[in-house]
Amino acid sequence: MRVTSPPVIAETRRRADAVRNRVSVLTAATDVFAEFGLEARMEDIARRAGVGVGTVYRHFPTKEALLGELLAEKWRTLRDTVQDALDNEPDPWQAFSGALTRNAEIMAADAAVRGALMSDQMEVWEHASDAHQELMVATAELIRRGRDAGVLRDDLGVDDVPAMMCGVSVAVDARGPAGEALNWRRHLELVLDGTRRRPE
Amino acid sequence: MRVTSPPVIAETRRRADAVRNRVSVLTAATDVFAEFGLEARMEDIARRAGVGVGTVYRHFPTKEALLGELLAEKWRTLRDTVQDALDNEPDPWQAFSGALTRNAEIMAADAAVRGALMSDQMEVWEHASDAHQELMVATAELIRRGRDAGVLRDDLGVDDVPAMMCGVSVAVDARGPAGEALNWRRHLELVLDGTRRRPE
Amino acid sequence: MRVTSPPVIAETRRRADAVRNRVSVLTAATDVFAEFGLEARMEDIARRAGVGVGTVYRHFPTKEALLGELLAEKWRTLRDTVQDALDNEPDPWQAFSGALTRNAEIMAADAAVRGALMSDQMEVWEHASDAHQELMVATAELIRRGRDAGVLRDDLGVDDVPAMMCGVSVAVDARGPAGEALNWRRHLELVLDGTRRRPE
Amino acid sequence: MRVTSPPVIAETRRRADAVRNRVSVLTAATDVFAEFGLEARMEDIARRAGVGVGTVYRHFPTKEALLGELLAEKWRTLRDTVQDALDNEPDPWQAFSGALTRNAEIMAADAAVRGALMSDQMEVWEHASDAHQELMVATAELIRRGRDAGVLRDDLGVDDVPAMMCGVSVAVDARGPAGEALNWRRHLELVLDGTRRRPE
DNA sequence: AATGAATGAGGTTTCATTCAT
DNA sequence: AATGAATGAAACCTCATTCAT
Repeated sequence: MRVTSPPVIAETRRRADAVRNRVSVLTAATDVFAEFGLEARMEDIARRAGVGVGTVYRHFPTKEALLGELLAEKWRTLRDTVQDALDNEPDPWQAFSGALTRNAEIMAADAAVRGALMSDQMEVWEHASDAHQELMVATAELIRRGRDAGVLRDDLGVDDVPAMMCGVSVAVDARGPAGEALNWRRHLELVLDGTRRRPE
Repeated sequence: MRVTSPPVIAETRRRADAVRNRVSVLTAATDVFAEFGLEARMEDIARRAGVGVGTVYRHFPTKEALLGELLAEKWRTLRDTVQDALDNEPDPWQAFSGALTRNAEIMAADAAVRGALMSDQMEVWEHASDAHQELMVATAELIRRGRDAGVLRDDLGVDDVPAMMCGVSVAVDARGPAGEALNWRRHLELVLDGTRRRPE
Repeated sequence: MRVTSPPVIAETRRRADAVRNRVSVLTAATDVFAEFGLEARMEDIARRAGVGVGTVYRHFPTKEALLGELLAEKWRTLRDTVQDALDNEPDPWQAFSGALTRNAEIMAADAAVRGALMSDQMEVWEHASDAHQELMVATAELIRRGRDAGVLRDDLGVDDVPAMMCGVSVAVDARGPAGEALNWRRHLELVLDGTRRRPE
Repeated sequence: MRVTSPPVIAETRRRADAVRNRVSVLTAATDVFAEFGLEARMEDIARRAGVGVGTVYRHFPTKEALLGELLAEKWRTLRDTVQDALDNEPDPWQAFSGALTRNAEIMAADAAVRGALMSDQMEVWEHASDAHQELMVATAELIRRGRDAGVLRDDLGVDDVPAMMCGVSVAVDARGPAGEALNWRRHLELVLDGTRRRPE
């Protein structure tokens, strides 16, 4: 009995390293994708994470899976924002517009995920759809409250939100003819304004 | 000798052929990009146009240049739509929302250009910025009329429009977790609603 | 009319180069596979042929296709041997044993093809089965003559030949414990002896 | 202290475990190589054996060594067959042809070893040549008896056997153009027939 | 002794672009 | 001007082997 115990400890130790590496890879991927776009090479990600390519592939079987995990994590973060608004912001308009603005900021800060969203997706989505579902559920509740309180259009639905967020996201990346950035905050304001219930 | 053919006629022929080829390539490029996305191969475009790759490169020095020309053509088309609204639609709101809707439809129908818009752009823009400038000028006038008539927000500016259009464009391509399309028309409605001047 | 003639000449010229390259690649492939076995790298083949990898891939879409073509060519050569025996060797036993011996020599000299035969084949065969069929047809005739003349066993069939030739082929490559070659000629003799009609 | 466990018992345990593991690995390797061919991954073998890769490498320093051991085991089995014939089969032709047939069946059933035989061998042989030597000795005796009894060709030697067996082995793996198997039993018959002493 | 995470050299294939004809 | 064969730098991914735990 005593004889077989060591493995357990070893397992735990090992896992710790592996987990640390997994996180390194994820972090590195975020950075590298942000810097070079989606065509960033897996090897660059590995180098940035300080591991070999093989390690990246041990954790994520394909580039898509890696992107998918990035996306899933992001959805969870966005969901947390929404949940936080639901839990702590009594004013329904503040809750809605505040959460969306906060989430837009999060997206604005993460080029990797914005890219993943546009990519030839399907493969990516497979890894992220559950997390997305949770985000949608929380968002639905946010909208319900706003509508009940009469601050959001009666016809506003959860399905309107992805398009809004996509729109904002793309505005972050898009550039005008002279290479100038579009003003995504301003765009968000306009869009949010469109969701408001109009008197009369 | 008969062998060296009559220069003048040949020249003319060539010229005419060259022009025809340029058009073929542009058309083919639109189709092929629409079908396969931006990763479509130059050779596929050439084949569809019924010419060799070399010919494509004679007309457009790089893939980006080709994309840029596609974009420029598109801007001209959008500009025409706007101009038409300015010329023929007396109602300012109708003119504004109608032109934007029509242009969104045009973008929705052209995957190649939507792709070009997102791509690692700068290279592409160089070939299209003049045309874009004209589009912006016409659009500015459209907005001015709307604001003067009190149907558009006082703070609405031309610079708001690219983000709006980008947002709608991306909504056309984006897919949800199950691969379902986003409803870009609905999204456009919301966005347009946000541009309206509110009583009060 | 005169105007459009140059292309034809150009076409022919080009083709000549391309054909030359195709042959270079095939020759190089034979050599390199013989030297390094089937795991030889496509790039090595390209280098030996004096072309870029891309050129190899232009002529043969996959490694398997290249191997398949090598195999097909070999079948044609073997078929020619058999046909030659049918045409010129009046003695039926001489024709049969001579053709098989000659073909064994041909196989013995071509490690690439021996390898292809063993490889996880199916992909390779697709490119070579027609040529193989022709070889089998010619061989069947050779056997018919031998049986009619009473020099070959009555129950000998074409289907016996592939196994015989495979056996001889592998004997060429196989090595004993000390790395010594097996004596494939001797093996062939034994096998041929087994095909003879026994008196009584 | 109790913490450092009783050396003797533990040692014994370990020894026993190690032996069991060695056997597991060998069995697993046979199965996995049979199923996936020589390109089977070491990790797959480990998994099938229910151990980590490291353990496989503790017992066999390289993939070749593992293959070599498989080969050695096989030679021992084949030697046993031959010995059994020598011990129990009085009829010399029966002894010879029976033993070879039985051994062919054994080879036919073991894709792993057939593969090892063809592989870029030398490395593999190093681990198996002693066992092979024993097989050859027993086979030599078998042949001597057959020749003495006048049922085998006078010029038949032990060195003829490896080629025969290789030939049969490869016939098991080879496939025709349509993917059909070759008839190795039939091939063996022919070959055996070639070893018979011909009257006159 | 055992584990399995990590390594990283390669392997095949693609494709924008060039250039000889 | 047109052609399309040739180029070759990457890209993604695999897997035998090592080594920290």
